Amino acid sequence: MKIATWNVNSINVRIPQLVEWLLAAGPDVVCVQETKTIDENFPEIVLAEAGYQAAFTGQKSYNGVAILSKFPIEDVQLGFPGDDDEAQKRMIGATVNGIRIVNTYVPNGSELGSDKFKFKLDWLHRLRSYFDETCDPNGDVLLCGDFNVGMEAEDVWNPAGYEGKLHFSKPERAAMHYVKQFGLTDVFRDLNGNVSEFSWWDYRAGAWQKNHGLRIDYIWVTPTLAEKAKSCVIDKSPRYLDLPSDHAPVIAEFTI
DNA sequence: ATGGTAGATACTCTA
Repeated sequence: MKIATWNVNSINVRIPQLVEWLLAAGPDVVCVQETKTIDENFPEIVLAEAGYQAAFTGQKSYNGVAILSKFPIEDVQLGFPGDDDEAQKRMIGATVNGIRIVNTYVPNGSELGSDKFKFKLDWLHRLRSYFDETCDPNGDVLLCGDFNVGMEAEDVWNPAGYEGKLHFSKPERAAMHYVKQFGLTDVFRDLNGNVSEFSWWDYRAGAWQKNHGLRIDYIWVTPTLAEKAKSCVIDKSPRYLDLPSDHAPVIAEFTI
């Protein structure tokens, strides 16, 4: 079973690339972030024609997450329990083939010390609470998405320059580590050692051409699922296309 | 060098 995560930066702009990638890569499940559309405009029919059913929760202009799957999508959770209609649409959970999947678009944080930065840290604590309240660390649980945090030096093209900066600051890494301490392990890092590969390159300043990237898109799993992990790769191929997303998909394969 | 580009919306905000 192949499970992928991809921040597409507008699903309606990216739908041709997304469908082409689904047919080429053949993932069983894809967790999508930054759909940037209301549910009425989600391209559900096009995806169904490509063989994927979808669960999604979006809003106008910003955020929005979805789970696409070849298999039935069960027990869907849209946002955190208790979220009202105004809450930012950044989390969707569902069960596929017995695996509990939580797909997140972690807040960017804007700049250290800002209200948005505090929102990011608070949001990550809510995410950990959600795991504590609803997930079993001894079961097959998968957390993935755009975490907007690089966890280790190898995840950042210029770790010295990023020290104390957004995406790599101590409070962000600590908050994300707290989520990980639920009992999750980074599939990419476990299987590939301390390589330095990235999943996101800023559109600006020629970051892609210079490989000035960050690995901020992750697939984290509980130990029972980690034992079944065969491979985890970052597929850079869509990043070479014209009008790409700024993120590349990450895909993990499990013997399940 | 505090820029650069992309997307959605409506002439700016977010990333």
